[in-house]
Amino acid sequence: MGRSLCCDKVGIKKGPWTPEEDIILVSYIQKHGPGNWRSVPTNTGLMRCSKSCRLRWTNYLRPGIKRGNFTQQEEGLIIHLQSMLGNKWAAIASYLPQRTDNDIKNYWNTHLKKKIKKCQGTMDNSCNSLSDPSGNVCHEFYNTHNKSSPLPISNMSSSTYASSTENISRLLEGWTRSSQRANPSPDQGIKCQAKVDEESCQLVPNDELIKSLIPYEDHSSSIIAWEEESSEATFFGKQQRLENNQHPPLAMLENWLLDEAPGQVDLATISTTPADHCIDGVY
DNA sequence: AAGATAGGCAACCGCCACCAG
DNA sequence: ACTGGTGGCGGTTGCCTATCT
Repeated sequence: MGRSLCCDKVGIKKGPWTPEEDIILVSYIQKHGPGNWRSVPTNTGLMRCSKSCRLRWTNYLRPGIKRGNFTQQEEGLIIHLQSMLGNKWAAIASYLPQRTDNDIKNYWNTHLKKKIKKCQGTMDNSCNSLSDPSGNVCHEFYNTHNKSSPLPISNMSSSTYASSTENISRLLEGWTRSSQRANPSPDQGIKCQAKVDEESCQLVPNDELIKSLIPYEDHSSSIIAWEEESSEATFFGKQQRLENNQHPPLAMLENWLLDEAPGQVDLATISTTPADHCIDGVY
């Protein structure tokens, strides 16, 4: 079977995106909503393949993306989720809606991996194996860093190009504000709702994991309520809600995970056996 | 000041799963 | 049941910037 070599076509541009290209892409998505990526290069005249357009949107241009330093909480969450899920960056990213899988993956590879390696040397006595055979981090490491020692977070300087995309972000902010006010035409609204939720934002966490993670008895009702609400939510309504941290499952998870409220189960007590976190056959 | 090196990150590649015909 | 198209995901690459010598 032939591979998808869309990016090898003659005339397809590669390399960094220019602000002009970003604006073209944003303008197009503003009009038509994300999705149907194949038609994007054709309709916009962008000399980029559909995959490249989709990646640019999901990893960089889509509203609500937080860039720059990862907080200690985010770091702890990533470490813990990685220990349970492995390198399932998309799954991990679903718990950090403001971060992209690419961002998390990069952060893991460039920062966290090193920290773990470093700590592995110093913690050998207390924690013989920081990583399991697949490279996942042991829970002792997570607990140590999440509870006590603040991991030094390096100052991640924004690149020059990032600064140019801040302009795009401002452009997008204006767009989202106006879009929230605007009453979209029926067909456009439906298209946007259906596409963005699944194809662009990756905002819906894996419920199975939430269920496995959250020891609340009533988590299912919360999730169901959230889903019911979500089914009616338009993209921008949902986006705004996310910007306001109104993401029930995530908020529940964060509250549980990061606040050490009495009566809540410590992460370390959650089973560390891979099978307990197996989701659809993957860990 | 200039070259060498290391680190960070955006973007690409290739594989896989899903779906419509 | 099979096939081709499409999108999603994880791994990797290569460019750019910062730091070092």
